[in-house]
Amino acid sequence: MRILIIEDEPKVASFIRRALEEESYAVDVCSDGIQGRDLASEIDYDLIILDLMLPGLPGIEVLKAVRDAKVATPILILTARSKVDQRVKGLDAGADDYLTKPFAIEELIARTRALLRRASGDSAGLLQIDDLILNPTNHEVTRGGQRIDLTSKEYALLEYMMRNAGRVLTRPMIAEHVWDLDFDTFTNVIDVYISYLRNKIDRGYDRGLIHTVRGSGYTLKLTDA
Amino acid sequence: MRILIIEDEPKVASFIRRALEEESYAVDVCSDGIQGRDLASEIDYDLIILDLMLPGLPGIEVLKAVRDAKVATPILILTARSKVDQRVKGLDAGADDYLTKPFAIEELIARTRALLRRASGDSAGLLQIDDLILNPTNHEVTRGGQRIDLTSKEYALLEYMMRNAGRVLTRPMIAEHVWDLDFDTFTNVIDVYISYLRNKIDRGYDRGLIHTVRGSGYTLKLTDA
DNA sequence: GTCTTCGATAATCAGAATACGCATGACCCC
DNA sequence: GGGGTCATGCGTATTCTGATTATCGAAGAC
Repeated sequence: MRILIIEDEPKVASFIRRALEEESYAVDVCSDGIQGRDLASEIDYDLIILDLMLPGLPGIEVLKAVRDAKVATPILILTARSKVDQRVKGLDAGADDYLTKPFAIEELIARTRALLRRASGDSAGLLQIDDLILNPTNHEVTRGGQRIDLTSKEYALLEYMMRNAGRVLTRPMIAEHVWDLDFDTFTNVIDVYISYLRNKIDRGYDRGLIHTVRGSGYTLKLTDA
Repeated sequence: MRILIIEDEPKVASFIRRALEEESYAVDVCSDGIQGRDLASEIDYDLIILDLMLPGLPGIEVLKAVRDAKVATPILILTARSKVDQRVKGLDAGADDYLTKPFAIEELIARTRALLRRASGDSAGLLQIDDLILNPTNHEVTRGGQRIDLTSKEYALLEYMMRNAGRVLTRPMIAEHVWDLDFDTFTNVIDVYISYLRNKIDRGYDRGLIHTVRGSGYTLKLTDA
């Protein structure tokens, strides 16, 4: 799986790169639009992540050029939160999904997975622990067949925990993955969200799945009544 | 396991500190080069994390001074992404690894573990002595397959002892590595925690693993019933 | 060479102090 | 109004303290 990142802010680019590399994707980065357009046309990437704010050639032009060249590779665009119209234009011009800055890295990884999966016509990839099932493609969560509604933060948190089930996840780890790039608050948001999740997922079941590891963090697993 | 962070940005320093503390490491922070150099020479740390951009004394000089003082402690340097030459100089001057800012905190933790592991000559993830097994990724401890619950101090103490199994660990050594800088010496906390550990780990087994070395300290090993 | 004594060191225990996690409700912003 | 965030206070697990009891080992007595 090979991914191209077209992004001029080095900070953001390297952050994304590292995250994707940890997921075992091969990653290329380029920082200007013209080079990006050329790379995208020459090399058969599985996914392109494109920042719309670019020097050289505007991202939207890169997008059009790539689609004009009949490249069908899925494209995920990054936009500033405010630029709604840009986003719309992007989707119109052939982008497959978008993400507004600042975004949680986990969110980006999730969407990356979804796009790659969609592209390869596959649809499996369910996450399951005990009778708790999470479907990343449609963000559906069930326990014992019962549907559970989660807000998007709750969902992101749960997906992260399920992908790392059994490991002890420290608060900084969770913050880094589920909250924003520049998360550095010393509040108890994470505790609060764990509590929300417990209410929705573990309440009423004799065997809880979310466990506190006092002094360290949290972990998701079976056993340990 | 005791780690020194030499970093002048309070935000970064405290973020790293928290993350490492949640991993049960004892952490000291200092914010200028000169003090850092002195601490590094005086105290026997297991790892030093050194920012190359420092007030007082440039990080690279700290590094050289520490190595000149024949301190073999692994050193992880932090550099700005752009400063490639700085990085190279750092490795030349005796650093063991580097990380470019900004970095994912997990990355830092992973490298920390890797360095500590490398230093202790071990290579797997699990620590094992006789039928006592400690798994650092999920903080799980078992003896003879039986799970053992430990508090985080107990865990930290045991991990330190297992990483130094066979060696006689003096009380000051244990205090330095498992407790923090401002350790109020000459209480018997350590004895107390050894006692707690014995209750949880050795009680009921004919062959105890924790041994007292009268007049010196404690050691963890097989044999010598 | 063995036994006893005695000071020094270590182990244990119970209670005090502290830190931690959690629930709850206020706040804010879209 | 709903989702997301933050602050407060409470109950409790954990950590620490200090006193008490147990153990060790060297030195002297027999």
